[in-house]
Amino acid sequence: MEKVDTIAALAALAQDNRLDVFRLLVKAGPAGLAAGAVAKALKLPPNTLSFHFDRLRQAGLVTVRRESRSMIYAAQFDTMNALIGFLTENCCAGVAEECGPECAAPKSKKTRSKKHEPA
Amino acid sequence: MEKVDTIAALAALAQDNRLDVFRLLVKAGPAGLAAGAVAKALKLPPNTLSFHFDRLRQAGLVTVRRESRSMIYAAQFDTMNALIGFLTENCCAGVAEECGPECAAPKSKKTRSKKHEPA
DNA sequence: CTTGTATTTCAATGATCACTGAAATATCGC
DNA sequence: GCGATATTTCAGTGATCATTGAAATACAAG
Repeated sequence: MEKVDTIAALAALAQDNRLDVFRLLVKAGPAGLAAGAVAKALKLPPNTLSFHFDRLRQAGLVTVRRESRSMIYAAQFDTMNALIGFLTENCCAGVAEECGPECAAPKSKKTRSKKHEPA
Repeated sequence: MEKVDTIAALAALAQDNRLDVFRLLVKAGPAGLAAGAVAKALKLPPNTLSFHFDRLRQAGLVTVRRESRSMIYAAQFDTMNALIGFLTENCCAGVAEECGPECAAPKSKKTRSKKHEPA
């Protein structure tokens, strides 16, 4: 994941309602949830929710598909993993010893998701 | 880590210059770097940098200490670990099977840093 | 105590943000 | 097509953001 994408994802999640939306979608799993279902669960007006969905989608954190009258939003787990991977690398890069035990010395050898940028 | 702190940390990192600053401090390790050194490395005017340091500090991502004329900023690895822990939980909570291999099935049993909120 | 260095504080500015109400679009059942 | 449901788009508003230049503060050296 490149820096610009990381910033987009961070900004998308750095907002109360959007973080709630994303957490709800994560709990819902790949099947996703209809926009209306999210609106009802979080008590958000549909236009406000639409605005936030758009931000999450632009950050690549969710996908949409139409299902008759409903728009089904689902969390994009790949992006979230890439984000966590980037942060983990930026937390420990070069100073693994000084970092917390979590990212400093993983039980297995592989640091974390290695499917992103070589840097 | 609570939701409000997570949002603060995410917002602090969701900005080009601040992400650069934090990455630089992570690379510098617990010894930290003088504000001037960061300013020179990233070519940022001192007042702008001071503004960003303040945001990072309010988010608990860095600490400051005075060393004669210089202010030494250092990354707060604990907070970063807590953030990654929160995101990991929110990525996988309840749907570990659907998530990426990284956070879905850690080699060891402990999910990640368990020093945060019980939820 | 004055000069110089390191950094912060203050005020102002343009940009982006989150939200709202109203209107538009898409789909379904009749 | 018509009415109802589900969601988005649009225009406007106050709030917050990132940046800048100028002034202030903190410390050290002579």
